[in-house]
Amino acid sequence: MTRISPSLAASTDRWEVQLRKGVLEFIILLSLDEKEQYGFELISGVARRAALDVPEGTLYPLLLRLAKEQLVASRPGAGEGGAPRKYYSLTDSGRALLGAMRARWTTLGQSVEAMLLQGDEA
Amino acid sequence: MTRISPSLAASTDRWEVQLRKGVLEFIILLSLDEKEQYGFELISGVARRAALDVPEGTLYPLLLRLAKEQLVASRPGAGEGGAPRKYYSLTDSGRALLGAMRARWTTLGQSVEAMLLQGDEA
DNA sequence: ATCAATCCCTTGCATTGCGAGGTTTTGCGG
DNA sequence: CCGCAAAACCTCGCAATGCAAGGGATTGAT
Repeated sequence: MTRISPSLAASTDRWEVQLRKGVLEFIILLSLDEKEQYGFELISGVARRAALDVPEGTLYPLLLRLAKEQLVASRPGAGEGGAPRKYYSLTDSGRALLGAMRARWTTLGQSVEAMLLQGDEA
Repeated sequence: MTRISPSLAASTDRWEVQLRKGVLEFIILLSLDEKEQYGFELISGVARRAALDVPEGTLYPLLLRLAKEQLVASRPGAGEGGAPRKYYSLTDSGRALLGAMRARWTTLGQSVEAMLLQGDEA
């Protein structure tokens, strides 16, 4: 294992936090586009599929904001031995926004990819 | 042209701002990895290659922060009819961080890609 | 002398992730 | 009955960062 300096690790962590700010909302909407889900389910699903650890303190405020903007809608459901669940699903606006995000993500991804390849040639 | 609602456009804009927060630092470091550059040069280069409009009020504070963290170093140079330029280049720490970012970006990109494909099947 | 262009910097605001903590409900063991 | 853990949701406050707006210095042209 290459041991990296502590300050470098801190820089990487800080960057990851910032990277999430943009990607998280996208990933949550993508998840909900596949199927209706409740909070805990989203957290475990994203952790498994995107290797992204989303704390509750991040997810719930995000869901509330998305609901306020009417990008997602929630309906109550029964919990399995615990508090009642809230199932979230995309609204039409949410799907429209997701479409715009997909397009933007793709073009940005291609640009970054091009720069990554450029660097490799050096 | 499909006319999209103003609020949807606002949501998209807000999201792009957040997405930049994570990607910008990465893109700037990638640019500097290719060659030493000064501020205006970075702005025009990123606009051309990544279709990303980076305002000066964003770039200069970012460069100063990167310099403070010793991820980049600057040397003065003559300007073409204007204030003297400051050429920025990557330090060893900067290159190390960039390596870590590349790895993280790649895995995250693959996860998102997988989710994008999943959604398309529906 | 005025103007535009080049180039760099600073201030203040808004947004957002997250750690820490709290709440409600159900069920289990003592 | 009581306490406790687990499920599930939420809130508060801090820190990080993009950006619009504005400023300032230098050069050359009108």
